[in-house]
Amino acid sequence: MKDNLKLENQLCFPLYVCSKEIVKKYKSVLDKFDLTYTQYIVMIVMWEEKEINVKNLGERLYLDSGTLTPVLKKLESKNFIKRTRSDLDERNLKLLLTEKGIELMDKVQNVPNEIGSCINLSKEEALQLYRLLYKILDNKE
Amino acid sequence: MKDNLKLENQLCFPLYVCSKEIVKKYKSVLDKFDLTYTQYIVMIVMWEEKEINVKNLGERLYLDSGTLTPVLKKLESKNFIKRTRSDLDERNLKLLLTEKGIELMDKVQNVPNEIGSCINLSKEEALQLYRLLYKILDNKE
DNA sequence: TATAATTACATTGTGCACGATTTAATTTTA
DNA sequence: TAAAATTAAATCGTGCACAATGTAATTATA
Repeated sequence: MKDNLKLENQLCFPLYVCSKEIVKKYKSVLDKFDLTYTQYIVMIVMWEEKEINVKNLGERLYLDSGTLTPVLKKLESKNFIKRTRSDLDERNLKLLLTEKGIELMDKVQNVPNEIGSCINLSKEEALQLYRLLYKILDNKE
Repeated sequence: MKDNLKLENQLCFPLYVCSKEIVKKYKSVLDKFDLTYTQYIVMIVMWEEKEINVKNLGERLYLDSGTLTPVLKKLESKNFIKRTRSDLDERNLKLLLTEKGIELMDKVQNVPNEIGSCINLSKEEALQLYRLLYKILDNKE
């Protein structure tokens, strides 16, 4: 058997496992805020933008409307965001933060630290990893 | 707003996106073999082991029986593996390669190259990434 | 050696993730 | 400007991923 098909020689596999393991860690940290990881990264973007539509949100998160529509409905049902059609172009769904959504930002301030503390990389290593990952992603745009 | 909640400052996010994007690439490559990514990594382990049970397979792939059971049934329905209870301990499900499963190994020989060619990292960078990812994972065992 | 604990796998329910298709609104073009 | 093309979301179907629970087999223990 050729080595290139061995599990230990796959680069994607540890990527896939790391991603899952860290999302799992997020789950344990985010549960108390009634947020899933996907809902959390949507909120991260919402805190940066006053207003955004599904398409632009999807471009930032690399997610399509098939994934986002139910997530956004969930976030609306929890009163973190409001969903309304744009007046100028009714195809666009305008996403807005609610008061509760804005308040949530303060509550989750410590989440990045909690996650960071369970990743045993030095600052330099984390930066190195960050750059390598974005090098792969930049190539895909 | 504090910087630590900005999307560009999250380390997990590019990890999560990279993982998804590469799995998506695998899909386009594996479709012609009637395999999903999860089924493929199961087969990768099967080609290394003559025989394995669900528990050990799950430990190698970081997957539990809730995920594996339906995947293994699918692989059996495609005649790539056989599932039988162990004689010594009937709790154990013995997984075995079929002839068709062994033949599949030759057919997918070029998959790693096809995937590798769409990741724009040098050999050194890929190795660096590999080591960083396993450093995170080793910490979690 | 009965019973309690453990183990391996299966099942159930929830939540993505995404390809494909649909629907409605808007824009382009013949 | 009416029809065609495009666009933005929504919907549908499939396949994980995993927590929690169930079940049957095996092992440990009182």
